[in-house]
Amino acid sequence: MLTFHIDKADEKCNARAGVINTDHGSILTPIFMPVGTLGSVKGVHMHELCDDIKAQIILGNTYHLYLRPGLDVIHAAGGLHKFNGFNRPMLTDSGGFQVFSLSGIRKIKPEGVEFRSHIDGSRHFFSPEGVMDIERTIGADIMMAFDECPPGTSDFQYAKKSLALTEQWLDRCIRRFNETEPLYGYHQALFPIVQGCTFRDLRQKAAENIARLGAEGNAIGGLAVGEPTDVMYEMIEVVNEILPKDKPRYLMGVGTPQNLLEGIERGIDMFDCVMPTRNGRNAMLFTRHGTMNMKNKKWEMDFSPLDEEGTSYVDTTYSKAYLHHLFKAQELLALQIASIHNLAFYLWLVGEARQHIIAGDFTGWKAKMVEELGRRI
RNA sequence: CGGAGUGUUCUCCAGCGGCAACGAGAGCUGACUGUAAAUCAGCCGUCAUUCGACUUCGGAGGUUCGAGUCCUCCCACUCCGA
Repeated sequence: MLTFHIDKADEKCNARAGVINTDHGSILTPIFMPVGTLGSVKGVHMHELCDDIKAQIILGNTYHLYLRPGLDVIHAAGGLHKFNGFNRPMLTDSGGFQVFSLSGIRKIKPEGVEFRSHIDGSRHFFSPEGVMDIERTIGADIMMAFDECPPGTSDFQYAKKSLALTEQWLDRCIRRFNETEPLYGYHQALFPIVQGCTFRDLRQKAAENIARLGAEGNAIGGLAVGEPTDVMYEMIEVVNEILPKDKPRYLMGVGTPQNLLEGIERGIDMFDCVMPTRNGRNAMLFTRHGTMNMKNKKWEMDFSPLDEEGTSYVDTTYSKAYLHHLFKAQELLALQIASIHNLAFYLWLVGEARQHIIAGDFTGWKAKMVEELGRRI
């Protein structure tokens, strides 16, 4: 069983501090989940991920792992935990986001989605049933339903049609999920995903349908995909009004540090995003006082620590000038340092949020933080 | 001393009568939200927000409506031969 316990609910807003229990251990919420698409958080060793960054749960991706290394390898390894050596909880995305991000090389049909592999162009068909089977084989503690993630700019007509499809697929996911057993002896949960683009009534209807299912956790998808940020916040509010309060809520693919705090305030418990790792590899560092572009010339002679207040060993071991140099010289270490710093920062941020919820002063702290976080250093 | 060749905007390199001058690199800046991303985009002689104006291709002359491109001389470097 996956269980969720709320330690403390904020009195002024919908934020809550809780614990998710899985067979691979507990997760303190609110939590940020580093993305490890191919079973690896890019550029980060497991000991850094666990001991320094203190990641409590990471993601893998169904579509990518299915293409490479392939299910036979993962099955032979005994599941993804055994394969990559991460002994804590994991979550797999279903490939629903690839329906969005690979829009040029896929075709959506009622039965499922036909993908052209981005690696070799070969054809692959993803059905809700097939995705459940793949996620069973990968063996993550939390499996995501297969959905369509439409662009944030979709019109009502398309959004409605897309939602109907996602809901049909959800029924099929649940059926298959219930017909199958975990392959490796520990429990797997299935999280359904609320879609509905930027339309309140669609989101409401979707959330109501999902609330009735009594899933072990629920997700909100289809946000931060091109719609304005305030619309995203509005949709989170609409949906969280309806989703069960006693189950974890996962906002998929979001986001910036400010997004996390705004989401937490609105009752989100789980986040994932490629931003800390991808932007880190592109030389962007997140700090509690704003973002820095480490490729900028202004760091050339700045020998102060990367982040005086950072929690990672990289923050005090390396200087800004040194990281700037590593980026300019295209040293691999630059990508690693930036990824570690950013992930440690994200985990620190949600940890702080949790502490402030428990202390009862979340809203004031959050307002100050959001202002600081938006700066550019 | 004789012969052959080369000198282009930070670097390398293209250019063979219409050129502010191809391409690459470097440099500067920006973007990135369930990872087709160690990626992508813009700028990169000076001035102007735009039209555009101005100054450039080792140096000095010349031919031409027009010269980085053709001619003459000079300078520098490279290679070959004594």
